[in-house]
Amino acid sequence: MTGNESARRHTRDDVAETALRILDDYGLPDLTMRRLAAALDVQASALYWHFPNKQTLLAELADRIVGRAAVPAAGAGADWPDRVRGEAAALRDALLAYRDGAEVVASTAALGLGGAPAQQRLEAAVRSGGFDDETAARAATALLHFVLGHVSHEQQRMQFDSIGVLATGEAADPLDETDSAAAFAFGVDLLVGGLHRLRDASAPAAADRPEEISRSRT
Amino acid sequence: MTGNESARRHTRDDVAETALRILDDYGLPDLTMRRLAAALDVQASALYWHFPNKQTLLAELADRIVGRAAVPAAGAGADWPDRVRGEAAALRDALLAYRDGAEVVASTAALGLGGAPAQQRLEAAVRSGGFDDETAARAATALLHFVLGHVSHEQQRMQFDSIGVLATGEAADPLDETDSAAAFAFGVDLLVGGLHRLRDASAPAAADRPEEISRSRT
DNA sequence: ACCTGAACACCGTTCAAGT
DNA sequence: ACCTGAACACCGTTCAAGT
Repeated sequence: MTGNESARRHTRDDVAETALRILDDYGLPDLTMRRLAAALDVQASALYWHFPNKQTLLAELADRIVGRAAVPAAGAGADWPDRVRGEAAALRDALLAYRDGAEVVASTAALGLGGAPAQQRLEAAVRSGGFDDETAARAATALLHFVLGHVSHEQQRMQFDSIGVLATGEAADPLDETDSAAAFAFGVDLLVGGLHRLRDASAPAAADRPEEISRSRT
Repeated sequence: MTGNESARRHTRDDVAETALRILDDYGLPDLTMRRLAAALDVQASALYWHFPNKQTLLAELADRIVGRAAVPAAGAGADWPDRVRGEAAALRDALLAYRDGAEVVASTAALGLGGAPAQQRLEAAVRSGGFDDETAARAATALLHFVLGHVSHEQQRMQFDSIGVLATGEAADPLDETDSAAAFAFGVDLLVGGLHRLRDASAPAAADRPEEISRSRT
C-alpha cells in the first residue's frame, strides 16, 4: 500500500488533504488534477464532483494552509507592535509548513479568494494599536504582500538549492534560515516602524494611549 | 494583414516584442509558445532556437518591462524619501503598462532571474539616505515585494472587473485608480517611515546629515 | 452521492532534417 | 542562421452513462 487510496468513494476533505500531501511532497507544478486523481485511485473527472475547477481546489488549500497558522500566544502583556510581529511570524511559519505554500496562498489571495483570514488577523493586530479602519486595512495588505512575497522568494530558493540550479552564475548563498528570518523580521519591523511614526505624527506629545489615530493624507 | 508576420526569419528581439504584444493584448495565460509562434507565422519549435525555454523568454519580458520604467526626474533637490517614492511609483507605472506585467516580473524575480535592476534602483535610492548596504538591500527587497504584490493584486482585479467575475458575492468595489494609487502610496510611505524611524533611533539628536546608519539588531 | 470512460482542445519541449 | 514536421508526454475540463 502506497497511500490513502483505500476504500473508494471520497469526500471533499479527502481530496483536499491528499492534494496538500502531493503539494508538500512534490510541489505546486506537480499538483495536477490527473496526479491527484491517481493518488486517490480515481479518474480525473471524478474530482469535478468535489470541486468545480482547479482554482477552487487551490483556494481551499490556501484556506487550510493559513488556517493552520498558530495563534500567537500573546499573553496579556502584548502591545500592538508585538501582536503584529507575532501574527506575521505565525503566518510565515504556516506558509513554510507546506512546500510552495506562499505561492498557493499568493495566487489565490490575488483573486480575493483565499488569504482573507490572514489579512483579517493582521488587520486586527494593527487595529489593536488604535489605528482607524482604513489605516489598519491598508497596513494589513502591505504586510500581507510583504509576507507572501518574502516567503515565496524563500521557498523558490529552497527548491533551487535542492535541485542545484544556479541562475546568476556565482555560487549563490545557500539560504541560511537565520538570515531569512532576520530579513523577514527587518521587513516587518519597517512596516511596524512606519505605523509607529504615523502615530507619533498625529499625536506629537503624550503619544501613548491607544485612541483613534487618523490616516496621514487622503 | 494582421500583425508583424512579414518576411520570415526572425530575431530574438522580434520574438520578445511580439510576445510582449500578445501579453498586453490577451494576458499571461494566453501567452503560449504555440500562440506566439502562430503570431510570428512560424512553428512552435522555431522559438527554441531563440530561447532555450519559456521561462527564459518570460525573464526577458520581465527585463524589458522594468527596463522601460521612467527614471524619476528627481531634479537636484530631491531628498532620499522622495527618491524612494519616485522609484517605487516609476516601477508601478512600468508594471501597469503591460497587462499582467507585475505577475511576469514577480514570477521571474522570485527565481532571481528578472527584476534585479528594479531592486537595484530601489536600493540605490535607499542608500542615498545614508543607510548601510545591508539595510538598503533589505529595505529594497521589502519595497519590491510590496510593489509586486500590490500591482499584481491591482491587475488581477482589473481582469475580473472586465470579465465581470465577482468572487466574494457582494458588488466588489470597481477598482478606483485614485484609491489604488493612494493605497500604493500608503504602503510605500509605511516602509519609508520605517526607514526614517530607523535613522532617528540611531541618531537621536541632530539627525539630519546623511552618514552611515547602522541596522537595528542582528 | 460518487464515479467511469471517452473525448475535446489544448500544452511545453525535443530532434532529425531541411535551406 | 533559422526553420519545418512530427512526435512525446503531458494538461484541465465536459459529459453521458453507470452504481
